[in-house]
Amino acid sequence: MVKTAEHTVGERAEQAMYSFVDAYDRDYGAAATAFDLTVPQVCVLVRLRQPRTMGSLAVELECDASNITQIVNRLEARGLVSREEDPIDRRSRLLRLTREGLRIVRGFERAFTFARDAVGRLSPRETEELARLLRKARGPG
Amino acid sequence: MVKTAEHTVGERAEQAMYSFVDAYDRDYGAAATAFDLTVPQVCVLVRLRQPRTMGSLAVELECDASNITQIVNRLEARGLVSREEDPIDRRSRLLRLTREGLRIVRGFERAFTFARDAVGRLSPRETEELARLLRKARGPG
DNA sequence: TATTGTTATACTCTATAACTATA
DNA sequence: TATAGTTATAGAGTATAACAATA
Repeated sequence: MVKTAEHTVGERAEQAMYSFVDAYDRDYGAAATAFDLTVPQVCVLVRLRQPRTMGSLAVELECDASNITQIVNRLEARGLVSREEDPIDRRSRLLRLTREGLRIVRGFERAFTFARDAVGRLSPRETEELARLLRKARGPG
Repeated sequence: MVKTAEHTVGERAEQAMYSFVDAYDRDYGAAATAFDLTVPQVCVLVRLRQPRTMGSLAVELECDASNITQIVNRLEARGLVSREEDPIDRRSRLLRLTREGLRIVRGFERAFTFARDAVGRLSPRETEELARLLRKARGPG
């Protein structure tokens, strides 16, 4: 590994990754807070742009179904999400954004500017190259 | 913005960022869980490789001091961190990793392989370029 | 009087286990 | 009997406010 003055190239790259991920996550959290939402609540809401069941949310978010129940309870109490019975399988609940829920999701997406800003700081060529390198660095999986 | 078949370059780049950040965060969380630690606990422990006060931790982690108190209480109860009185300012507590705490931090750092693996998937030239683009994309701040 | 840290309180997330109602 | 979802419970993070000890 190529040594620079103090650090290896790999160490400097790892530091750059950490700094980028940290900035991304902070902006995401700040945008959620601006709408009085938690990050898990936003994760649910943005997925509900397409209606889904409790179970599919649990799979996608890789968390327990009882967890989803609690998060959706709070979103429903705030009038952002509705539960419908599925007439085909009456055990199942189909979740939808309410009009207000959609408004909040759109507001969040406007408020979360980090990724757009990042693209804005790069030339089109650099943007393509960053996307390629991120995908290669992330690897399969 | 240049259009491809379905998405703009910017949208594809934003998707690549999201996917990278998500993979980074998951691996970080999984490494913490492997040592029966939460992410906030790890954030405290890794900073304590250099001894610090409660207050400086609160500033660095941008959270309330009472929050730090609770996290440190749990780490101290597990014997991973010690509180010392500062003889100069007796209001202040100097926190240190115990021997066991240091062992856990090292174990975590070995278990958190995502950033190292990412570097391993790139050539040295690509690694340098990724670091440069991440820093430029992140911007000042 | 200001600062460092703690305690008390309340809300949220998360996981496990036990439960209901369907299938 | 198995599946979708809920309820009960407990540990942990987070923020605010009130507090103690010290400066």
